[in-house]
Amino acid sequence: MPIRKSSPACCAPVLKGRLEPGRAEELAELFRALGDPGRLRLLSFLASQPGGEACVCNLTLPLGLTQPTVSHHLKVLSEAGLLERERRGTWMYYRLRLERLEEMCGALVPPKRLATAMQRRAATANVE
Amino acid sequence: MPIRKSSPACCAPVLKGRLEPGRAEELAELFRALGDPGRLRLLSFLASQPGGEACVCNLTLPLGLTQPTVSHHLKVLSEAGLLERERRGTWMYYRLRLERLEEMCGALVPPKRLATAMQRRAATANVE
DNA sequence: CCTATATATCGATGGATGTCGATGTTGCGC
DNA sequence: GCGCAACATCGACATCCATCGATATATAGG
Repeated sequence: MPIRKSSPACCAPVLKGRLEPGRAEELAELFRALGDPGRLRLLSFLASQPGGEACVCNLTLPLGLTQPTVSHHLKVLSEAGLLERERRGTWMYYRLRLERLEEMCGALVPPKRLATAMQRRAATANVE
Repeated sequence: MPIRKSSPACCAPVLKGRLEPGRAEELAELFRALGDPGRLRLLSFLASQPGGEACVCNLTLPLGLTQPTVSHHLKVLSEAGLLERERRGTWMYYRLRLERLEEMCGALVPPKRLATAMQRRAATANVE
């Protein structure tokens, strides 16, 4: 049961959010892809390689995970658009997509308006 | 069973990753906190409010979730350090912690070295 | 073609997680 | 202190997900 509507206002009314459900679901999938320690280590591993790329056979041992598990994580990261694949003979290379990471970063940066407003709020709070 | 060690090298040997398991687990928890559409909408909602804050009673209705669920999400976000709580009478206010969001952003920014290396790689690949 | 290597997929399983109704806790006003 | 309103916590349930062994697919070499 929702909260009573007749309660007195406790802050400015929230009319509508910025993030509609569809876009929220997309973004959540992106962040969920980074919500696993194994996948984060995969990314950091790729970042430490020249060209930001490596083939699967070099990723299983240092992670301490089996090959199917690593393959699964690589798939998740690829489907999130964070990696791209390329065949070279028998080996499959995975490479970081830096643009995509920057895109995620952009989703986390607050608008300047908000940042300054919160700074001002904190300052006045200190004075009181 | 791990991959044979006697296979021929297919790329530069990967000696060690940058992200040790402990830190990876911490970061993963942070990103996992953003890996839910409801929580993302909560954050975006708070960001749209003056001062980047709101009380719980203004968050349940627009999200379409029950009060216990919203409370759960707020707890997850708080424990990840993304929100801070403050009591004001009967109401509990939650406020964005922008520093923390910027910290996450920093974890996604690739070192300049890598960025330029990958750009160079892409350029030469186009020439071939 | 046949074999071996590299990688992907499948099926199963245990554990984490989102959601809710019910209930507990805290603060306010009378 | 009583009752109410706001919020947190609990218990249950369904679903998702990480992980693995087993197996399938693809590529290279002979």
